[in-house]
Amino acid sequence: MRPPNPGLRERKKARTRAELQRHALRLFREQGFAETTVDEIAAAADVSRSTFFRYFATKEDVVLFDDVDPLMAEAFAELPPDTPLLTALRTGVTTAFRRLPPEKRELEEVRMALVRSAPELQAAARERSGLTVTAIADQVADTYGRPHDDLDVLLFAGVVAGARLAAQALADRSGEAYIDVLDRVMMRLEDGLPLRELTIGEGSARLAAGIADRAARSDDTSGGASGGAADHRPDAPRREQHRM
Amino acid sequence: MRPPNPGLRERKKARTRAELQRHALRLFREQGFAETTVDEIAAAADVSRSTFFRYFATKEDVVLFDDVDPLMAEAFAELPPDTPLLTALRTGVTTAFRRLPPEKRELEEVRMALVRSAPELQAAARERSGLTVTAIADQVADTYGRPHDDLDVLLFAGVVAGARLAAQALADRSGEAYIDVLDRVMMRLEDGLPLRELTIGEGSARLAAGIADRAARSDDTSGGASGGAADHRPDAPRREQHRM
DNA sequence: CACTATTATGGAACTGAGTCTCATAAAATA
DNA sequence: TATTTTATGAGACTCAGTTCCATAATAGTG
Repeated sequence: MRPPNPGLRERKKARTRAELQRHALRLFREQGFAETTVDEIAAAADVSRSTFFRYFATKEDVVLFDDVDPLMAEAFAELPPDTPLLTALRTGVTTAFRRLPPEKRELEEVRMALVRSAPELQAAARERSGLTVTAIADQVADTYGRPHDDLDVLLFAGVVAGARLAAQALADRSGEAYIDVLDRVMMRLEDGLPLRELTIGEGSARLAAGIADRAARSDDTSGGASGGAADHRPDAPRREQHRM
Repeated sequence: MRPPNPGLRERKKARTRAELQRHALRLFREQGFAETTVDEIAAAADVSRSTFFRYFATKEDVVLFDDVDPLMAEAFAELPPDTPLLTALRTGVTTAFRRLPPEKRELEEVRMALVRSAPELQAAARERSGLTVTAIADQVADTYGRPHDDLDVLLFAGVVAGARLAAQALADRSGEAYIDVLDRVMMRLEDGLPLRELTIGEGSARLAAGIADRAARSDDTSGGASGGAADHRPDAPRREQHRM
């Protein structure tokens, strides 16, 4: 970007930032994300709390950075023009990832494991992922001259985002590296939608029951406003424990 | 559920809960979610702060309840056994929604508009939605006797979740009711993946540039702790303003 | 080198969400 | 009416995040 003139000041800042990140990552892994306070991180890096927040807007931000996307643009530009969009998105990501220098790649794995371990991080990651539905959709729409509220474009973007979510979940469950899983998932997607042949069939009752079940567990169900009767249980609420 | 014995105590609790919800929703709409404090809500409902947190674990929880899912299970069970899964999921939701009593339906619209307006709420809603990727996947896997880490199952779930995200984004942009948009989006999905014919073609350069651009602005996954040079800008950070 | 303008830093005070504990008041039960 | 159960209010506490200000370090200039 602007490599000339590192300058003492700049070097110092880079060092401070790196130190903060290093200690934060270490502490998070040692004690967990929620269990580590910003003060601890600042103390470990030997700066003040204020300084921490000057470098990172939130505690989550220390973990959320991205070395992959810039490389992706590059990988993208190298593909032949007749590459289908879906294929391009797949190879773009994986190629970019494979081109990461080994240390960064390793760090990336650590980072992703950490994100998976803390729900606050997962949420934050989703939220600021540059490749959420609207971001993908806007890019595609702009590129192909379609309106920003084009159903196909939005759905395409949604499906891609969904595939990423699926890959994350699968990586989590199978223990494989995310990047490999993502590759497989996207390849599968290029073949078309999975499970199209399934009908509710026998499963109907079980599915219905299962859904009702999970629905009951997940939220409240009150009617809320006016006179609604509801289920109340003062003293029950207390936020569900976050699994580590 | 357990309708017998409303009892004075129970009635009081239901009333308190409803009052809290009513005032919270009102205040959120009047001044915005972030701009309303829990103290204000408690004061408006004429209870203590402590009491608020006895009824709702978080500020978000006041808004996040769901009247639709229970009805969905019902709608589901009525479908013929040869209904494709995707179709079932679509009609299940829309039928359930249409069966809501009018006041609840209206409330549901208000609620959804509110959720769309505050990113904290969006995040919380996604997080506790009983129908996230893993929830859908588990249900499908259990029903059809597939392993919980089956790629097709996870991808299917991801695509469904993605379609919902797309519907939300589209509803947001077009101003239409979410439920109608969702119906259209799911129908489109039943026809197969959209935009499969698109290739990067001419767009290659523009797409690549656009991605690099957006990547620079946001991020997701990545590495860069140790020695990584990064961009530093003490005094720049300050959390990005939440658009209302 | 000295002087001045920038800019990073630390400190302190503040807000707001969420937790915890304890004493009290109100409803249920007998 | 007496006793037990349970909802409530009050206060103190933790932690993230913000704002302001005084100070120290660096950059730039004559």
